Amino acid sequence: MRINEASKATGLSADTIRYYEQAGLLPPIRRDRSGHRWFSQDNVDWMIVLYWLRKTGMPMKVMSRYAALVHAGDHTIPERRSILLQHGKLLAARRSDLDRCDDLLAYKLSAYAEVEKGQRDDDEERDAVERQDRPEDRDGHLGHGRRTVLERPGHGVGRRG
Amino acid sequence: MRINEASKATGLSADTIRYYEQAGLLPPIRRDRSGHRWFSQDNVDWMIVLYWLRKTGMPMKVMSRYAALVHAGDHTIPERRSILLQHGKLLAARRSDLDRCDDLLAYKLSAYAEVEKGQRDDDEERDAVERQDRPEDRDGHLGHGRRTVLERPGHGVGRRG
DNA sequence: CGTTGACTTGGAGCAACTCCAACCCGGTAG
DNA sequence: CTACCGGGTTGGAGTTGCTCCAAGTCAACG
Repeated sequence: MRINEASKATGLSADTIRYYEQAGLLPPIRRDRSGHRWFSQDNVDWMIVLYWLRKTGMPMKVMSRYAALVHAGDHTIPERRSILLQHGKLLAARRSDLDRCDDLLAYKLSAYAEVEKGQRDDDEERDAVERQDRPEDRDGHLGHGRRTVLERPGHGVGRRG
Repeated sequence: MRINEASKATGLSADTIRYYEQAGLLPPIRRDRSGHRWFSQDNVDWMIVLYWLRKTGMPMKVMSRYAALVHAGDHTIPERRSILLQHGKLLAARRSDLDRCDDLLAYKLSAYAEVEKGQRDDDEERDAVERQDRPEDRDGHLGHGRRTVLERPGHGVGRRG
C-alpha cells in the first residue's frame, strides 16, 4: 500500500513514516517504478509496534536499537526482552504519574467548588452580619501570591502511599 | 530558597525553572541584592503543580493560559475547571494507551518465549528425524521480512474492549 | 495536452527542554 | 589583600521528535 494508506493503518503520519525510514527504524521499503514507497503488510505491522512504543514514551534511540536487534535475528531475543521489560517498568511509572495527577486535579477541583460555595454563601449573607475579613485573604484562592491550599509535603499529593 | 533548592523541592531542573519564568508560567520572582532568584513556598507549590501538569502531558501553552487565569483571580475558576477537566480526559486516554502497550509487550514476550521453546526442542531433536523446512521460514521470527505473529487487526492489540 | 492528485526530496520551523561559555558575587583561607 | 571556590546569572547553541512547506515528478483522466 502507499504511504497515506500506511499512515491511516498505523497511526503514524506520512511525514513520521518517512522520518522513521531515514532514521533506520524501518527495513528497506520497496518503491514502485515512479519512486513511490510501497508498504507490505509486514511493514505496517512493524510500524504499529513502533507507534505504540513511541506513543508510550520509548525514545527513538531505544526503538532504533530494538529495530536493529529484530533485524539481526532470533539470537538477539534476550536483549530485546530486556528492552521490552524495561519499557514495561516505564509504563508502570507513567501510570503512577497519572494517578498522582488525577489526585491533584481532584484536589484542585474540590477547592474550586469550595470557593464557589463560599461565594454563594456571600451572596446569601450579603448585607447581613459583620464578617469583615480582608477579602484578599480568604483561603481557597489557589493563586500565586496567597496560600494555595496545596501539596504541603515535598512532592506528594498522596494516593494510598 | 534559591534555585537549586527549589529545583530539588519541585522536581523541575534549574534550567527549566528559569525557562518557565521567562515563558510567563511563574509570577514575578524575588531577587536578592546580588541578583539571585529567591523562591517563596508559594512559588514552590505552584511549580509543583506545573511539574505534574507538564509531566502528564499538558502543553505549555495551556499551562500558560492556566497560569494567567490563576493570576487573574477567582472569577476565572470556571475556565480553569474546564482546563483541568480536559486534562483529566487526557489522563484517561493516556492510561488506555499504557494498557494497550502492556498488551503488546505481553504478546511480544510470550512470542519470544515460544521461539526459545522452539529452539530448545530443536536442540533435543538434533540429528534425529527429517524436519528439513527452510529455517528462515519458521514462525515466531518477529522480524522485518517475515510474518510478525502480530497485530492482525488494523490497530487493536485488544484488552477487554 | 493540460490539469489534478498523490507522491518525492530537502530544508525550515517548532516545543520543551538541556547544555554550555562567560561572567559576577559573597565568603573563606593564606 | 588576593586567590579561589561554590553557586548563582545571562545569552545562545544543541537535541529530540516531529510537522510543515516549497518545488518538482509522475500517472491518470477528460
